[in-house]
Amino acid sequence: MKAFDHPKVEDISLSTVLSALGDPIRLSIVTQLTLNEGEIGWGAIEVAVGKATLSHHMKTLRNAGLIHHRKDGTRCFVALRFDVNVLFPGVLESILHAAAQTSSASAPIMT
Amino acid sequence: MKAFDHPKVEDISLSTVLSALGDPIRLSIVTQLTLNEGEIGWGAIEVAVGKATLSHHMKTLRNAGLIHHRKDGTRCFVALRFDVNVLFPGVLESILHAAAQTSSASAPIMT
DNA sequence: TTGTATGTTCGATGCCTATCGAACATACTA
DNA sequence: TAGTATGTTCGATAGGCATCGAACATACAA
Repeated sequence: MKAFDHPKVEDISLSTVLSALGDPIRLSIVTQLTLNEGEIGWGAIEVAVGKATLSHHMKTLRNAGLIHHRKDGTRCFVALRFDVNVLFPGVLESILHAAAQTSSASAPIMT
Repeated sequence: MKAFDHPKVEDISLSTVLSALGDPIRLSIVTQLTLNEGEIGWGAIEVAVGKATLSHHMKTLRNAGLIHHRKDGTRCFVALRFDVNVLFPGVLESILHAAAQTSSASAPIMT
């Protein structure tokens, strides 16, 4: 039951964060995390890819320092990390706000 | 002679913008544009790639809606587009602010 | 017209990434 | 113990992207 690797705050890079959020699927995942104050289980995440691909995207978000990944039994729970807010003030807030605006007018699944 | 294609404001996508800014070279270019209020000539852009690669990155930034690309004679001038500010308020500002903070110790400052 | 300067495009190369199915590991359950 | 549920990892595939040199296009200058 090895724990997941999470980067330290000082190792979080702006380019990596933006690159991670540049993918529509990952941006959608982070948006869904925002709607939940605390953690969210894997089963509650709506995404149109298989579990192997989802695991890959989770690893990308985790390595970028955007989420915290916790395992409990056979299930996984993820939550937003707010270290990015401290490192890059306003970046995550404005992106999530913009994503909420644009995704509310269009389809939940993006192209 | 032929002008460059620029996307309309309504065609600018958040994912594309973030993906474009996710590349360190392009983020550096946009940062250098911020330091200049108006336009900046190609020759004044400091980047460690060849002109073919630079042209490619410029096209990416242009297609993302981040810059305006103008040709004057044999030379090119680029400037930040502020449509992104209208579409996604705070996104560009916070990113550029964060980039200026983190790159202040490494990246050269324009005169 | 010839040459020069500035970018763009093309072709090729190599790397990275998104995706899936299948196999594996782990933890719970009957 | 055997079975089930939940993710991770592996192998493979396909596509995209960054990079370069070379060829091309355009505009200006001599």
